[in-house]
Order: sequence, then structure tokens, then C-alpha cells
Amino acid sequence: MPSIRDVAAAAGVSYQTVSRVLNGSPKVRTETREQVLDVMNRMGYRPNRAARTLGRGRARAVTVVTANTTLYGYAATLQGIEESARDQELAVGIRVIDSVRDAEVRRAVDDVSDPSGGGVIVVAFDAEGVAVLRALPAGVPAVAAIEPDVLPVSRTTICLDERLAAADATRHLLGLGHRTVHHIAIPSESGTRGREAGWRQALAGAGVEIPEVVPAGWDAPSAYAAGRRLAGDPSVTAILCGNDDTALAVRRALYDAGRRVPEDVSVIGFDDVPGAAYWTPALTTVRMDFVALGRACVTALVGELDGVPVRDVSLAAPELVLRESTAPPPIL
Amino acid sequence: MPSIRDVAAAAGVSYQTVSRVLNGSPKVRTETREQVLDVMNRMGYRPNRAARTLGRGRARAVTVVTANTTLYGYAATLQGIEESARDQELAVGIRVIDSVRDAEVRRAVDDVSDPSGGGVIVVAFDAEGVAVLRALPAGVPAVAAIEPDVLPVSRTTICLDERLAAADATRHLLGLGHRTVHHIAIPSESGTRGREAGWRQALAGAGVEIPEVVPAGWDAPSAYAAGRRLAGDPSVTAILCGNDDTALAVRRALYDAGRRVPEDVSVIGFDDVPGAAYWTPALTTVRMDFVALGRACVTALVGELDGVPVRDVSLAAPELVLRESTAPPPIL
DNA sequence: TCGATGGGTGTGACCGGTCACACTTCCTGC
DNA sequence: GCAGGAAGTGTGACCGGTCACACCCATCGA
Repeated sequence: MPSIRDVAAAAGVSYQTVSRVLNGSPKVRTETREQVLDVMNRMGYRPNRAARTLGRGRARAVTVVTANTTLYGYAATLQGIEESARDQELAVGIRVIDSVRDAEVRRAVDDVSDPSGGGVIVVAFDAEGVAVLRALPAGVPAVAAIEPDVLPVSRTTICLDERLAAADATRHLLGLGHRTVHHIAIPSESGTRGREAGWRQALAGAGVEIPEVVPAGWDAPSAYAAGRRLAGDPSVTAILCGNDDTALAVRRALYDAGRRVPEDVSVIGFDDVPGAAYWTPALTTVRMDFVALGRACVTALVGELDGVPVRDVSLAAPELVLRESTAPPPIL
Repeated sequence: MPSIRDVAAAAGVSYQTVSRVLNGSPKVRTETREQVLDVMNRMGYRPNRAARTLGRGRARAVTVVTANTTLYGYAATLQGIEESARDQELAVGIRVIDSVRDAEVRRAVDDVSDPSGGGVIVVAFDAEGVAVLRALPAGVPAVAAIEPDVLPVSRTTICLDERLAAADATRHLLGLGHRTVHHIAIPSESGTRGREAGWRQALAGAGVEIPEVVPAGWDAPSAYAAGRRLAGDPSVTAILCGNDDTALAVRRALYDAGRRVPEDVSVIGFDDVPGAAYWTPALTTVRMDFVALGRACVTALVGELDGVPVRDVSLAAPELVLRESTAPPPIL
């Protein structure tokens, strides 16, 4: 593998000049530049990123720490990060952390706090992410995508504030005539995830009974089980689901219990996954712009790396999207 | 930031001894090792990955080149790669290539063919991936996840052979009494993607008319449009969809056209996305183990890097999963 | 007693870039 | 005529590890 020294020798210039060409420095005569570029091509020269990073002291890179890469919210956030990082010519790495066990968290933190490793974006939608965020040494440049209301950390954090939308969704159901709204929750760091907080607040504001939250996991079977539980109670006529995947399984559970959506029971989801508009019935849900969240994280991180911390990144608030899965409750 | 030299000085040993401790060399007295480890902790020492990579000449890392990170097949493959890479202590990077334009392909290839960059896994389910695979210099260690039947490249390639399952699915519909089976295709490199090939072959084998393939994109609207087109033709009673996302939109299109699934039209998908079992009706589909595919890619790549090329990675064949979206055609 | 063996440790060069700085040449202005 | 600057280029040290090798000292068998 040829190095800049080899290229320099072959082109009859110094290695520093080759380095300048590599970095697009304006202080190289056009003629010289072309000469060097030509030799590079001929020799099949490829710059060595590790050497460049070592010399510079910092990599142009971002590592994403996340508990998951396939669930919609995580995947879409990652997509936003990747797109934005690519625009800024940052390399992107991924480190999945799928346990809150201390040893696992420590290993993830070690992997990621490389002094030459660029910046870190922690997707802290869950306990794993928050644990990593807490354990990350102060010297590591990092920003975090979090849920609203997570205990403050001394870092730049960005969130999609879904509380208002959750409250809107709840009020929408109440406005349709439902006596109350039930909630099936997905796993969360804070007991009072933003979604749940908005729901609770809207019910309280309407002076309506607040039913017990039904917990579910990320998996369809647990969401289905939660749905069956509520489906068995004839007084339940409206369900706010923790996310769209949950809503899918819940809708099936209702179907299996002989309850129609939306005629007998109204269902609202969260996220607006691609395809939610094509369900039968099309799903009323809260649109979350995770891609924008991801992009904002990169913007903030770049600020962090350049020593110009970007506080207060404002993101458009998530909005309720009305479709077909909600209706007035059945007349008794 | 302390370096091994600083640690060595503080511990009263040579930097080489520190390096040995770092690499778990057995040729260090236990006492010395603990002493060094202790100093490292106290000083907050963090190894510099770039320096290590430069010294060694190669990184313990894998970069995934893919056209997408959120669509199910891609995301699940990525998940498999990540899990396996983590097991093997390889860092994982991502480079998305979302255009077949020559300049874009070249940039992706440049980004990825770092002489110190470890290995590359190309997810070549589509034209973008295949273009990168073709443009990758021979010196870069790489393996590819591909569709069956893609023109051979001189590299290790791994695929999920879906042709048999596609043929099974088609024959299943024929066996139910359908006169023929229509196919809505997703974007593909080869005009005859594995799925389409299996379908075509089964129809030919049964001596049945082979309808024209209806093309669709990755997006729901285009799949919906394709579905509407077929829904308008009363002679179509069975549709094999390019993937489950397509099937979702097609099912909706049929619904909007007043055609029931499966009573009027049978629908089969591809992939078995999480949740397909919870649709109403639950989707009959072909289960694709993309996670295993991803893991196999890492195994093969590690072989490649160690100079022990792993040929012939065998993966369990995808299987048809019967659920509720297929039935005999309506009696005319 | 000596040489061979091997565990434990240190030295110098090197990986392939970058940085800071020095140098040359040519142009400009007084 | 010469100071002063700018454009273009080269030199040496350095980033933080690794590698190959030399070295020391204890133990052991002949």
C-alpha cells in the first residue's frame, strides 16, 4: 500500500505537498495538484484513516449508542443521524447495548470513549440508554436523544416532546364521548414516560377517572396479551397505545374478542409508522419525527465538537393524525 | 489524556509492559499487571483506537454498506451483523449509499476502502449495493449479502435462497384452486429477483398462464397503486407480494375496492415482519431469516480477514408460513 | 561448571498521516 | 534599492500505539 511518501517521491514533491492536496489546501499550484492527483490515481493510493485520526487527535466520526436498531423509533432516529452525518462527512459507528447490567454498560462506555473517537450520540429512550448516558465520562463529547422529563444530566439533550400530542389524543377520545381512555404502555426509563404523562394530564384535566396503566413489552405477544386483558372489560371503549406496533397487536386482540375497531373500541397509536395509513382501519396516531430528532442530534454534536455548544434545539412538536381507528363509543 | 508512556512512568515500568497488560499478554508478572492496571484506573487512561489500528495495520472493525437501514430486510440483516460483530469484538460502522449515480458509488467505495479499515459487508439486495460491490477494489476484504442469481462476482457472497419458498407459495395458491397467481414486485437488481423467479417457475411448472409482473417501489403509495390496479380486475384472485409492506398496502387497496381478503382475493407476503401474525387477517408469508444472514456475513468476513476464506455458507432455506390471508377462490 | 531454556522486561524503529515552522521566490509600495 | 507580504514548498517532530529484537536473571540438566 503506497503512503503519501511514496506518492510524493513518485511525483517529485514533498510529502507535505501531497498532504495538502489530500486536504484540499489552496496553497498548492493547480499544476502541482493535478500532477499529484494523477500519481495518486496511477498508484492506487488510498488515505489511511487511522493515521489521519492519530495525527489530528480527533476523528471525524460519530458513534451511536442504542439499545436497538430495528424498532421503528430507534431505526428512524438512526436514519436521521446517518443522513446528517453523511452530509457533514462524518463516519458513523454503532454500538448496541442490550442490557442494563453494570458490566455491559461499562463495556459499552469503554468501547465508545476512545480519546480519538469523535463524538457520541446516545439514544436514551430506555433504561439502557440512560444508564450509558450516566456512565459516560465527562471528557467524551456526547449528546443524547431522550424522553421528556428524564432526570437532568449535564449534557446536551434533545427530545421530541410528545406530551402535548398525547394529551390531544386523549382529549380527542374524550371529546368523542368516551367516559375515559385506557393506556397500554411500552417499556420506559421514567415510570412516567412522556406519552403516559400527557395522557394522565388530559384525563386529570377533564376530571375523569384515571384507569390503571397496562404495561407491555416491545414484542407483539405481550402487547396482544395486554389487549386481550382490556378487551375482556366491556367498559373499555378507548385505548391509547404506547406505540403503533402495540396498537397492531391490540387491534388483533380486540378482533379476536369480537370487538370491532372503531365501532366498539377506539384505538390510537404512537409514532405513525410507515404503513399506518394503510391499515384497515387506518390508524389514528401521533406522528413522531424521529428522523428530524436524529438530524438535530448530529447538529448539536458537531457544535459540541467545535466547542460551540448548541443549547435549546427546537423540534416541531409531534402531532395527532386523525384517521379511521377512532369513533364515538357505541350507544349502550 | 494520558498515554501508555505516562502510565508506564507512573507505574515505574516500560511502555511495552503497559502495552502487554493492555493486550492481555501472559508474559507479565501478576503483581506487575495489577500495579499497571491500578495506575491506569487512577489516571483515567483510555486506549487510543486510532494509534492501535495504525500500529497493527488493520482495525478490528467491519463497515456495512447498505442502501437503507430502516426497511425490514435491511434492518434485520444489520441487526444480525451487529450482534455477531459484537460477539467477536469488532467495531461496526455504517455507510449508506442511496443512489446508483457513479459519483455517489465512488464516494462510498472511497469511504470504505480504507487500508486500515478492517472488513466490509455489502448488503447487495438492490442496484445500489451491487454497484458498490462491483466497484470495490480487489484489495479490500469484503463479503456480500445478495439475492440469488445475481451475476457472479469474485468475492464471497451469501444469500437467502427464497426461490423454493416463492414457488411453494405459488403452488399453495394454485392448490387452493386459483387459476393463476399475480405478482407485485419490489425494486430489485436482477429483473428476475429470486422471489419472482420462484413464482415464475412454479406457474410454468403447473402449465398455467404467467401474468405480467406489476412493479412497485418500496413506498406504500406505489404498492397501493399496484394493488388498486389488480383489484380492478375481477379475474385476479391471488396475489404474491414482493414483501410484507407491499402486502399491507395491497390488502388496503383490495379493501377499498370492496374485495375481501381472503374470501375474494388471497394475499401472500414475503419476509414475515414482526407483527405479520397479528394482522387481521394474519398474513401468510415467507419467513426470511435476515438476522442469520447478517451473522453469516460476519462469520465469512472474519474468515476472509484471517486468510481462511469460508466458502459455501449454508443457511436454512426460507419457509412459507401459512396463516389467514389465503383461501380458495370464490365460487363464480 | 557451563550452556541451554524460558519467564519477564526494556529499547528502538515504525505505522501514515498531521502540525508548526522555516524557507524561497516573486510582487508590491515607498 | 529594499522592507514587507503572500504564495508555494520543504523539514523535523509528533500523535499513541505495535513490532522485532535484545537483554537480564533464575532454573535446570549434563
